[in-house]
Amino acid sequence: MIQKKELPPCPVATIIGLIGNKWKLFIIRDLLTGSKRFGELRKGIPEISQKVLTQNLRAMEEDGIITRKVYPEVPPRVEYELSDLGDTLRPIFDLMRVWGRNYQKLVKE
Amino acid sequence: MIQKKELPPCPVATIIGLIGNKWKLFIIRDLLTGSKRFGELRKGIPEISQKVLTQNLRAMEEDGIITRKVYPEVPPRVEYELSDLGDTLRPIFDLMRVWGRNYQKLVKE
DNA sequence: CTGTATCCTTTACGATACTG
DNA sequence: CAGTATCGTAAAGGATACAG
Repeated sequence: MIQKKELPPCPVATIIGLIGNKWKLFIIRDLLTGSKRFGELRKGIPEISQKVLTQNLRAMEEDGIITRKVYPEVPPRVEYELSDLGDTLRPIFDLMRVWGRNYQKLVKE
Repeated sequence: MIQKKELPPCPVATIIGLIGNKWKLFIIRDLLTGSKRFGELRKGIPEISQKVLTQNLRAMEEDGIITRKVYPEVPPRVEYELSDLGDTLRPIFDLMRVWGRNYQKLVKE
């Protein structure tokens, strides 16, 4: 029992455990267009608080979905970016985007 | 202002609003293999309580993702099923399943 | 069996103050 | 700027009892 985490046997449960909450989904959405600073992420997800954004970024870093790069400047700059692994989520989000557009058309009718 | 719902302009935000929580994702996962009774869904998602399962099923029915069919028998039987719209989520879950399997392989190494 | 209603607990979240 | 720490609130969720 020296595993990093208890992994559910079901692959869908696995991905839900990693990105199955709306904040992480929003964060990934925004990072798919390139690396972002902390403040940029806040702007892109206005409803999220600083604390919750930090929490989710830390968890995603821990899980290997994103990387965090600190530039030792004054004032400090921190860039968040999808890891190679995180970037493999792109096709899923492409499908979600298409689906979302379709749904929007449906309800507008 | 006679819309069914306020729709976020971003398609990804739209789909997150509809299925962006783990319970709904689990429910869809289970319904992708065919219609299920209430009790079957509970068995498939052991961590969910009756109350929360009901809440999410009602919301998903409202959003047109699933259908609910009551058979007037004794004891009563209720079948939940993906709607045509809900079934169009299938490709997304196919990708998620593949991704989850890959992640499982990664962390086992 | 498939719920609803109620109460209670736990968790998520927000607001504020403060720091390197 | 990008956090951390603390505290208070709101929302989510669980347990139980009960009904059609």
